[in-house]
Amino acid sequence: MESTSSYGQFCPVAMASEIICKRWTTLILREFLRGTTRFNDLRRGVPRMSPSLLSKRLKELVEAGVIESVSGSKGPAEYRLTPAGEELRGVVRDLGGWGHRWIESKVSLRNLDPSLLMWDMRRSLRPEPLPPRRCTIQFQYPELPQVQRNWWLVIDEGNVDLCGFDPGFEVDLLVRGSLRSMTSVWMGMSTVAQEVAKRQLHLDGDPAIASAMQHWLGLSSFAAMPRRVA
Amino acid sequence: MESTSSYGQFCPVAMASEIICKRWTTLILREFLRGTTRFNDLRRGVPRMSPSLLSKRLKELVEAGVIESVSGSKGPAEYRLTPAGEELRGVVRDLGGWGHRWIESKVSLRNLDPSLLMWDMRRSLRPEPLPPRRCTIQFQYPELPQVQRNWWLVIDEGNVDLCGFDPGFEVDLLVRGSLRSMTSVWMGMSTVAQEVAKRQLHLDGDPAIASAMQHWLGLSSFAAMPRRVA
DNA sequence: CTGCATCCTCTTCGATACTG
DNA sequence: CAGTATCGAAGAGGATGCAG
Repeated sequence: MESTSSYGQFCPVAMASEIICKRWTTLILREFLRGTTRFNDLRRGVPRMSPSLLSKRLKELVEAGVIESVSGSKGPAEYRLTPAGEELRGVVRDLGGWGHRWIESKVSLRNLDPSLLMWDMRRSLRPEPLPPRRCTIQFQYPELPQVQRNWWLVIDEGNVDLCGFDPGFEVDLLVRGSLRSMTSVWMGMSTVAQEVAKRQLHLDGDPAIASAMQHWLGLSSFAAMPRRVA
Repeated sequence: MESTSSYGQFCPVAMASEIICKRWTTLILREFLRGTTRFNDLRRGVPRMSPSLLSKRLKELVEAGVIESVSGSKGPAEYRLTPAGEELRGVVRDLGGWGHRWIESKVSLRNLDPSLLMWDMRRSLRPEPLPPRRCTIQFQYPELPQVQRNWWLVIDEGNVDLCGFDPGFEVDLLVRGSLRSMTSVWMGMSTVAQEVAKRQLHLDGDPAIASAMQHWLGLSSFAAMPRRVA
């Protein structure tokens, strides 16, 4: 029977929760709502989730009609939100909005992750405030182990690339500081100017690019929302 | 480390999901949003949840700042939503709204439960369309075992009481039919008139009360929302 | 009765490794 | 690239106990 996994209630909140409110599922939905469609791209968004569990969750979401697997010419290679899944956008957005408003920064900032941050920054970076040429911006987190310490964003013709190794281009701006400071700026809990003033963030390089950083650095989509806690 | 229970992501969706998207938690929140404050009243709303797990979840929600326990100096402890918890109303409502729109009725109606249904009906019944005297309405589900078969709603001076035993008053209206039919009416998937016409529901007694049933029977708060699936 | 705590069993999850 | 397989650990459910 379905008795174990089911709440045994006809209430729509209970029925929806059986589908949505399982471990990892909201994060998978967040990735879909960002436009991710493929298994290993989803994995990049939920790196601590085991692939077997991701596979299982995808099957559950297909079964529930939230996503569908679009069989490429050879095998099921892509997943997409169904109209039902697309209608979860508001729920996931509001859930995140609540978290942004009410979860203390000291709690959120326990979960720092440079690759998630840099990947988010890559996706939301706005090239327009930058000079109309190729720009290379290096981010350095001195406190991190070697392999996570240096990152490069290369903006060229409106495209943004993220590298975890030196791409070899001349660096136009070096942003150096703690991952915590950089994350709090990206989350809208601080600003570039504040962190620079507190000497938590150091900008070296092209002054025009440095002074425009708050503008080309796309922030978290929740950053503009007023927070209610420290 | 907190690695086990945490997603390890600073994203607000992840942070909020750590608190909200655990088994049973959305249903507990639903009960709070309905105004329930005490342990055993919460239990009535989540009868299949073990009391020890409910106790654990309540502690987690207090810790997260979603509820607070108001220890009366003498009386039993009460729990109340904090302002943060109150701001989850939209999330829980929209989650239920999504479930109502997109989960097939054949799935929802697998989870019939007469005590949850009758308790919901008791809470949302509208006394105004009824005669201004004491009214007793009996609901009978012939297919259920004896102990769940008969229920009485007694409306008197604007108060509604639910009994699982015969209160002894003369019955003004007997509503007889399957729990499935009655539930689908309450969920807004059908109407009293439709079920009566299909002979799934039988009304015996005061014709005025019978013909007004669709009006005094408060429906699920989701019933008015258009559904997208069968 | 209310409001849990304990004990035990069973399911789910996470980490790692491996395959077509 | 897109998943399976395996196995120990953590979490959930059920029964029972117990203090106020």
